[in-house]
Amino acid sequence: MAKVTRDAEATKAKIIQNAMLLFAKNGYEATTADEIAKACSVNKAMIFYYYKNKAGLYSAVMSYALGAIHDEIITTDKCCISPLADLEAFIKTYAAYCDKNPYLSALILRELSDSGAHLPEMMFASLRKLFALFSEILHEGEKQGLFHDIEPMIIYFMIVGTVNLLITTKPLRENAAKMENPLNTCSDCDIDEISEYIFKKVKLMLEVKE
Amino acid sequence: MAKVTRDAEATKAKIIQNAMLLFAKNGYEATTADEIAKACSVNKAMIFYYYKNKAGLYSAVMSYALGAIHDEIITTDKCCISPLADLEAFIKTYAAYCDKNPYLSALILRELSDSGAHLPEMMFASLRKLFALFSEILHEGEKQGLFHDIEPMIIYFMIVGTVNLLITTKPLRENAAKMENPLNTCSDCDIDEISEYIFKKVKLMLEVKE
Amino acid sequence: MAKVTRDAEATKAKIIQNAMLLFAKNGYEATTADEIAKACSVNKAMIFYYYKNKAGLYSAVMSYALGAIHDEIITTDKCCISPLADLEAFIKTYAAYCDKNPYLSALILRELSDSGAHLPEMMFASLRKLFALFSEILHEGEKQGLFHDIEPMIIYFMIVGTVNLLITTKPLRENAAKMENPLNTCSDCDIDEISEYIFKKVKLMLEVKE
Amino acid sequence: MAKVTRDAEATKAKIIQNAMLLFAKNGYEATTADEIAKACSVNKAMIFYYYKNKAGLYSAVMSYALGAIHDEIITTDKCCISPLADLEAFIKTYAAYCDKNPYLSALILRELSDSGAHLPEMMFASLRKLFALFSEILHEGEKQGLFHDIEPMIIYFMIVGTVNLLITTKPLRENAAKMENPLNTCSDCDIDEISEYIFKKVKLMLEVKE
DNA sequence: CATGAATGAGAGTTCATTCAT
DNA sequence: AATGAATGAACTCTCATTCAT
Repeated sequence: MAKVTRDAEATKAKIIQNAMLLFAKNGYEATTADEIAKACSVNKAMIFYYYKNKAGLYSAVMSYALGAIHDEIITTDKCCISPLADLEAFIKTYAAYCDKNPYLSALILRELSDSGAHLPEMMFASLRKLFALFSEILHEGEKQGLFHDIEPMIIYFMIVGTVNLLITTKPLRENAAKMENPLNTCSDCDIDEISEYIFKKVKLMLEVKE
Repeated sequence: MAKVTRDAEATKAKIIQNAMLLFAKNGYEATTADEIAKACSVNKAMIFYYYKNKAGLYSAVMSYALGAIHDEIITTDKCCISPLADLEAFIKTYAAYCDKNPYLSALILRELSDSGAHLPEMMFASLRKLFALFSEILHEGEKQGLFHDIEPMIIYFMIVGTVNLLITTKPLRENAAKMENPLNTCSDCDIDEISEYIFKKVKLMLEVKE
Repeated sequence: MAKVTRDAEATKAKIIQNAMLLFAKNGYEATTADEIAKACSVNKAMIFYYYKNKAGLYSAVMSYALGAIHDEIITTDKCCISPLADLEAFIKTYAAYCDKNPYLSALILRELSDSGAHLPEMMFASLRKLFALFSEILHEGEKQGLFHDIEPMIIYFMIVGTVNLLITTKPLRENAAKMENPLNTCSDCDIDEISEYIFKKVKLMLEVKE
Repeated sequence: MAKVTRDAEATKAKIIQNAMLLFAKNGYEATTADEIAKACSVNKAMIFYYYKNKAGLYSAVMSYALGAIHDEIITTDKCCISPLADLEAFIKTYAAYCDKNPYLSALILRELSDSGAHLPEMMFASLRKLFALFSEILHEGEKQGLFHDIEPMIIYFMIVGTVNLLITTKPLRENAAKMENPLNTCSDCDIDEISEYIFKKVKLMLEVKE
């Protein structure tokens, strides 16, 4: 069984990583195979060798990225302590993860504003599982009489949409802060403040007041 | 074939309209000049005749679209009745306008997830003016002791981000509803329900409870 | 007969002048109708109205330019005084004229290096008449026993080719003079020195030494 | 169709050769990438693959062509025998080389009538080296008291300009010979006669008569 | 006579993808 | 597994030319 050459795996991983970065930065169409190949010092043909075509690579990138976030949330969530604690964990884990992987937010937003033109089943399923998890938390809260008047899809977007937008617009907001007559664009809010703030507000929205 | 109009304004308008639609549907890079030209039965060269290049056209489209929404909100807002009424008007006008012009949400989201890579001062200024208006409403409410703990940028995204996402993901959510084990994706919520719901929730987030 | 509007003539003349300049500077292909129109503040369609097409304009430009030089030489030449005086007059008039109309040299050289791809009969005839005149001078000198061993075509190019090249390369030679280790490129020779020098040398080439 | 070679050097060479020919025949602007590609049975994209863009190809063509002539003259010149012999060698080698490579004269003339608008240091340097060589011969002749009243730039153009013009106008002169009332345009002078004649005349121009 | 709108045919360039080695 | 050469189908943009007014 001798020396296993894991070059193949290494190459595939390099491609995924660099492609993810570039897709996030420039979008699907504006990212070229040449560019990706150069970024990872890999021959362009390898991209097609491993991922068949550009769409295949994109799909691999997305399912990698989304798979990761789903796992992170599942494992981090101290599931089932209480709906409120679960909610808090969801928000904070999601925010922290996106903040650490800043390409992710751009990828997700872009995909959603495309109505998933590029995205294949698998990735759609990932997005769906995440929402299912969230939905479950809200329904459990409602069942326990803690939350009321929930509309999971809307609440979900109020959370993840906002987090994603705050992350992708960070440079934009920082520039805006440097202009004259600056508005307060929360340009130096850090991610913990943001997720804390969002959690607090969502709690107000949902909790039954006695 | 393709009757010749020889009316500059009409031609320019046709180009803008069709380009807007296509840019919204497919994004900047994936939209081709040929496609736009065919969509408006105009010679491709006219695009360059009037807008110099693709970026120029995009820029014209964006400033048209954003200019329109800003005007709509300014004129519709029954400004200054009360912060709460203003807030309600803002949310509902914004949502209704985006719903009637469905390309708009996609354009805005895409631009935001790009950090405005594609474009220019004018359009940035438009986005900014809209936020400034919103920000002013919240501050006024705070001054009057009605609202508390406001972070305008975050609240703003919770509203417009959510509206935009719900609009762009409508087809996606409808498809999801047809699957087995469907989740409730609010797939047949209409825009008035949505904006009413958002308003109600935002009110809960902001209002000082006595 | 009232006020005669000579606008037509004025417009045509403006077009010729500006076209000549641009053709000389950039060559036939690299000069566009738009450019010419803008340069003379005339509507682009007028170019085609008056000259039918680009080739027609070029042809008009060339026959204007070459017609002028031919006339200039004919009328200036104190014809038939003596072959040597005629030769001197030819060289100096040609050089002075090209120097005053700097576009001309470029036009001629370009046309010659194209083997007259663009040039129509008329202009070919003009070039030919000029050469015929020159040829006649040499033959007359030979008949009178003043010149020997003449090969008119070669001598002709030694004169007009050299003058034209010195004129068109002036900027090039001036730049070369500013480099380190400059060569003497005759970069500040004026046209009178040049034509005097050429005449002197041609005389040495042709005159029968007693 | 068009057998695939997959030999980079061969492909690059084919492109250069055919491009040289076409640039010489039609000029820079009038030569299209399609035309070049077809001429060498190579995919059009290869031009850009190897030479980045049209200007890059042109530049490569010129430096190839000029490099070659310079080398030819350097190696052929039985340098330093005597200024007169060197001069003769220069003229004859130059003429013979241009005659064998007929595209070269057109390229050079065109470039000179453009004042080198199209191109770059490297090629400019090549032209310059050739002139430097020539200049050196004349100065050496002057130092040895053999030549007098030299103006190298002018003499240089009298030689190379004339040779180039005679070569490029060959078809033109042949046509002229077929007309009625033909002039003697040296239309069947061969290159050896021409260079011999030029050498003889230049000698008369330069030599100190005892 | 003059204008600006409109057109169609390309030109240069890019890019995903495949092939031969 | 990996490379660099090769391809073909676009794509953006330009330009001579014509048409309607």
